[in-house]
Amino acid sequence: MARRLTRSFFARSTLLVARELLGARLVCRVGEEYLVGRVVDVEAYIGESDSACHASRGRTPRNAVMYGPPGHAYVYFTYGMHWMLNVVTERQGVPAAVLIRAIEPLEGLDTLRRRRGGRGDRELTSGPARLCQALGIDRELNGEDMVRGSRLYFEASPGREELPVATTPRIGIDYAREEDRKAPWRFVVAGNPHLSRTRART
DNA sequence: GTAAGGATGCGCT
DNA sequence: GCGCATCCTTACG
Repeated sequence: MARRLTRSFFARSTLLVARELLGARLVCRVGEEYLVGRVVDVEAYIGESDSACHASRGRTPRNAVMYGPPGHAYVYFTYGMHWMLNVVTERQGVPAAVLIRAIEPLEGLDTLRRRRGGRGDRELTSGPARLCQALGIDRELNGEDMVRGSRLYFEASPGREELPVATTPRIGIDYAREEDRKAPWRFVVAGNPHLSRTRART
């Protein structure tokens, strides 16, 4: 039985949590079925001083989960059609989270393919909205405790230390301040074929 | 009450 | 590479 990631894992620096989430197994249980993928692409969003973070304009009903205890899922809706999955980091009261941008499918491929309309295996979960669609994640899981809960959680994976990690600026945050747009707070497993698409940015 | 815009994906060119 | 879909959240009146 794989080791679950603990509360203390998430209650640390968001950059450290983001980097160390690479390689972990993301598990989503749907009834008897387990949908599993390896985390290969994440981004850190850190506090009210980060102009790209949803908490940059203070606490609202939408971002309230980020102000709560670490290890909970922050799931939000955007662009009129897309859900995004984050996991809350830092100590309670510090609004920060890691956005899960892409996973490499490991288990439950049939279900993932069905949910994604029969697309190719590299398009099942290679994007923050794609993986939510494939795993069936929506507002129902907002606030879910990913440390104690049984529907959505992370498992440690051996060999993480050997993964080739690359950093880049975060994606899709053109509205943020220049220093925040430039911050290398996206972490990816270099060369992995299941990374999310990186769009041009300045 | 209402308007503006978004941590994206997809289809078409 | 570009434009649009689509609706929730927020800010403001």
